[in-house]
Amino acid sequence: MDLQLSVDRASPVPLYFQLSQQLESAIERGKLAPGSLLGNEIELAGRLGLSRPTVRQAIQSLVDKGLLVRRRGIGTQVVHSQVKRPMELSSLYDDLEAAGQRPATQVLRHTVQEATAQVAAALAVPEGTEVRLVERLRLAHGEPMAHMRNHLPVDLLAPGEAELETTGLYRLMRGAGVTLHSARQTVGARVADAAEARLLGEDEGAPLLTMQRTTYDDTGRAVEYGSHLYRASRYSFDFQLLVRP
Amino acid sequence: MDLQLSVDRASPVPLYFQLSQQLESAIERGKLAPGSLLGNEIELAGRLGLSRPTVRQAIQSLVDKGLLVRRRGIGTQVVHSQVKRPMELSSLYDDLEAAGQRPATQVLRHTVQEATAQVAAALAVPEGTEVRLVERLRLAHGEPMAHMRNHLPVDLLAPGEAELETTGLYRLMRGAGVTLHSARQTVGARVADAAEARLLGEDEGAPLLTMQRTTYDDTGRAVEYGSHLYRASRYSFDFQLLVRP
DNA sequence: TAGTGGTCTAGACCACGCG
DNA sequence: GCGTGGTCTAGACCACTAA
Repeated sequence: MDLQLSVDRASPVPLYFQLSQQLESAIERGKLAPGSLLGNEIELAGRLGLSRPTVRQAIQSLVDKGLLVRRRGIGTQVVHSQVKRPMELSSLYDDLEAAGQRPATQVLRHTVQEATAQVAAALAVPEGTEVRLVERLRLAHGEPMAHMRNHLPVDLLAPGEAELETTGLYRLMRGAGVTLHSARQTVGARVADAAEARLLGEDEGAPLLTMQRTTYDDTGRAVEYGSHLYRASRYSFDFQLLVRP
Repeated sequence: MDLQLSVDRASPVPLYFQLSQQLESAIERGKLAPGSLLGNEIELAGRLGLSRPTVRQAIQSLVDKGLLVRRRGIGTQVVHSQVKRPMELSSLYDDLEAAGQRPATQVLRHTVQEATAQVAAALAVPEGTEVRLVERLRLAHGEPMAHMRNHLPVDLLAPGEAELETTGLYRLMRGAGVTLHSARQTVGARVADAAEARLLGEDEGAPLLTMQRTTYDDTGRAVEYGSHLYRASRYSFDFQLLVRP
């Protein structure tokens, strides 16, 4: 286990973070084989000139990510299974882009209107409050993938159509200084009616995945309510879960 | 903020855990209002006779759960939005039971057979290896909810039919000393064929939610591959996400 | 018994947000 | 400037596991 670990005390990057990044990259590159022991914390601390709590903090962050497992009396091991990524709060646009699908977006509607009861409840605003409505069609390789209807508070964001066609909604929010914190989602299924089928290029009766999602910022304010339809023939939700210890 | 916090040093429960539990229950009961500040860590430590790192550990665990937010220069606040629970690796049986649905299970098949290519790949065993197959129908209020097909290594578990009808698979695994660690899931949708419709009490062409899941223990071994069908008219996946900071 | 991680202490200095 | 959380140290004792 001759890993070349080192920390730079002149760097503004926290020491524990430098160490966890080096360990993570070593695991990803296979320098640290699955199942291999990491060596005990005290020795590691001494070798790097760090205190044990700092080393523990680095290791703990990787345990939280699911890359390492600690066992009392045994040691710290690299997990065997390939942990990919937990389900992220990413936009479909970013997902598709990351998958090299060259996404495109058509803005079908972009208006301000009064919140219906359902939308008002989801955003926790009074019924009738003005909310922004963005309705988009997401395409990949020129084929429709999803129909997305998003409601958001009017004062949060005022995106131009051009931005909406080239950037995911979450990225726009982050750019506007919104710190996303959590989201509540419901995933279900139903069959397409005639209008939905026409819009998505499916036949009537084709299976669709439905998702409703309310997203909150770190103050607990609801910043977005989305109600989306995905073509089940073209899309599925794929994600990793970590068991809470 | 006159919270009655106290720790018992004679208890075997770790001090940070005692504190985090008390804070969590105070938040749940509304004793700590959303948005309220928690008071600074040093003062809190002094009041409880704990060191600051111990108090930080307690607070950090609640930040990780999404119940608190820390801001430098501001303080630690209770999050406004109601964080329920992140998606857990729970069995449908436990989910239904928790929801007071009085679930029941019919074991349709319980055999050992040679792994097909798909199952072998999911469990990371050679094709043709013997694996246990459990096929069950899950009911709630006497109505079919889901059809579940699970494959697991033969040496992992040898459940009796009675156990399978009264206990979720994950609970059986935990009882057998298996430490679940992570799972990889795919959720999609399709329409029911004639046989599926008959089994689930739906019409042909009814929408179904599909889920494939591979579960790993903490050594990285695949301990279960499941391929499940849910009636979309009766079931949807409902869960909470936390944004990774 | 020896070695590991789990917990805990009593300090220290720094970076950031606000008035 | 002041108070907050963010990071870090150099120890200590305990609980669990394996040989």
